[in-house]
Amino acid sequence: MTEKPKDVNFFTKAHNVAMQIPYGMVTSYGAIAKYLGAAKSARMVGWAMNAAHNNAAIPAHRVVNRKGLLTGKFHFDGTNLMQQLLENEGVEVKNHQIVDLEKYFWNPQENLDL
DNA sequence: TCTATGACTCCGG
DNA sequence: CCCGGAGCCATAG
Repeated sequence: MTEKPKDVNFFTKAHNVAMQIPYGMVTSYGAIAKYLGAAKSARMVGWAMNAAHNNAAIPAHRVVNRKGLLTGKFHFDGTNLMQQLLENEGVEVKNHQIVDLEKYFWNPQENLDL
């Protein structure tokens, strides 16, 4: 139990948003962080995804940085696993980077009705 | 308690 | 878009 009984709010919300990412769509850490009200804490979203490793219900592979680059691929089991997962969902990925990011981008603030 | 680090983002050049 | 630098905040040691 590495988690503390206090302040799991940020992670919980981050997990909640990540879980709501629709199939074949992707979003950025900053978008999630902004939705959480902590646009400056985009890094924490990444941390939350790290914790999400323990939660298979959280598609962390659908979360990329603002450039559409699969920055988290390194933390996955394999090197290209993350890319394979996205391609499997119909997202065109090239060299660990999403081709038409805007096309697959999913904004939580517009879709989750803040 | 303090220091270092990081799945990021923004800003100026 | 690329490059370098700064800001941010939680976790680990």
